[in-house]
Amino acid sequence: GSVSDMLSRPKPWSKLTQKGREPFIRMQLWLNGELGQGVLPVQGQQQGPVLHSVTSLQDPLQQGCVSSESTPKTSASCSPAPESPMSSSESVKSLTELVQQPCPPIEASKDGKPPEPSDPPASDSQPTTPLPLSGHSALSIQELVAMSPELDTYGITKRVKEVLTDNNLGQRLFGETILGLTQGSVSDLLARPKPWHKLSLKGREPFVRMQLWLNDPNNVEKLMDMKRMEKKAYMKRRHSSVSDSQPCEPPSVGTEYSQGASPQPQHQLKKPRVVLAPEEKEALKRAYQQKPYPSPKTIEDLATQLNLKTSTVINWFHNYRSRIRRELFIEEIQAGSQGQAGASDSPSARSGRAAPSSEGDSCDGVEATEGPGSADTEEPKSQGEAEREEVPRPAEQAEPPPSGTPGPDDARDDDHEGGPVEGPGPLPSPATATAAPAAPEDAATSAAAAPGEGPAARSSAPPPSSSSSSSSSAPRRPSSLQSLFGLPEAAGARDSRDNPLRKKKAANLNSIIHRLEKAASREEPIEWEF
DNA sequence: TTGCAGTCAATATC
DNA sequence: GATATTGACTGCAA
Repeated sequence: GSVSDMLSRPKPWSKLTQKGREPFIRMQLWLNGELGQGVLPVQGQQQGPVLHSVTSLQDPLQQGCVSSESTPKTSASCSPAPESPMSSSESVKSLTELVQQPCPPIEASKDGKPPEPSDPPASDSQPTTPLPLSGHSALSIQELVAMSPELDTYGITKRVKEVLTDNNLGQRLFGETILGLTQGSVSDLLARPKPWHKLSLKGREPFVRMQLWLNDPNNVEKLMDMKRMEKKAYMKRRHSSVSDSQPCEPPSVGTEYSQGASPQPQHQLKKPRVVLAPEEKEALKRAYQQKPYPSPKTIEDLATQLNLKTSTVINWFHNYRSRIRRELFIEEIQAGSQGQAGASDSPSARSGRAAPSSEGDSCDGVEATEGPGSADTEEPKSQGEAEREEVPRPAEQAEPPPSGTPGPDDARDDDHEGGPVEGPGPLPSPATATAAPAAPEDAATSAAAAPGEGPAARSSAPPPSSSSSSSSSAPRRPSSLQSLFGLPEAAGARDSRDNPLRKKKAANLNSIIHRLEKAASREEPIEWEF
């Protein structure tokens, strides 16, 4: 049905979301590959926004060795990775060829005069244009991601941040150009990278891109060029718009699109962003502390009490849980290796999951709710942590396939008597459980391993994804890939799990797990003390 | 249905 | 102006 719809009523490129473009890119690839028609017909593939991401890919891709994509072609120069899987190589090849074109003028699009929507027919497009790079890369990148050995997400982001700041390059530019993500996402990603093993394939993509970019010797220059070009385009636009007397409208997008639906009215359709008041957040946090997984009824109650939409409350809980979880990851990383960046990700690293602290706040911020925090924080930031620690994180336990309906449910609010909000006033922080381990296994592992620390201990943990203890047993010819990704660092620095703090946290974690388990079996008042 | 991962994009903050 | 935060959305899996 989708296909039919797509074939009969294709939307113009510019109207498609990244995801929506994928099918077209695939079709194009299919056409190119199988039929050998290299027409780029996909409706104006180079529409405005896209370009960004598009280009982005290009860069890295074009690099000879940097990306696997190039591998097939440039094998000579780079590490043609013996691995280059044939399969992909083919498509990749065509992709690269397409991509290879001289850097497409992103600016063009940016200039505001985006190539017309669906049009620039193939002819011209052929070579000149930026193909669905985004898609392209997306495809090949996916292959890369799939084959990629474990990467040190923390280390990568750290380096990226360094490079960006050192060269005065912005997140927006980097994100749009290299990662195909928006500024906010980039910021989030750089600030709170999740460990590799916790990422889905999709989630790993940005890290692979970053790694490729880091490996690209010309990465900075390219970005700088982009920056310059953007500036130029901006100035141009500015001038023209000024002269046109056109009150500047959102530059590119939308304009020529009138064809489709309503061009402007959209603004009005936008619904205002909901901004929760501090008190509301507090109330929600309190409710969360009591029941991280509130029942629908509780949610309703909360919504009415706070005068919010239930969907808002639901979203808040989702976001909060997920953000807290993420906080945990970084905490773990940082705590575990204060300087030894990188340690984190490796599966082994996760053992570190010991840091039950965290959270809380990142999510909503720093506002420290009271928070007698936990005692275990010895770190300076403890203050913040303290607060975080109070956040119960049953979620974690449930995290992975919470076997059954695990964790959450236990914590779940079945009965939720006494509305959430009214809960224990400013919840003196039940000191609740802090962040529990992300995954049972993790927990277990970490619990077990962390204390022990030694590699041995780590190995014992049969982490799901641990598949590759990075270096050594990377499943798929890591060797070449390693060179491809510059793996050294990737796997690099980890170690030091013998950090006293870590131990402490690990112990703490054990205790938490134990209590949670207990609580799960029998209704136990939520009164934690860690 | 529910929870989550990954993102976007509007705001806030720096 | 750049970066950080965060409510909402999409897609997927169980």
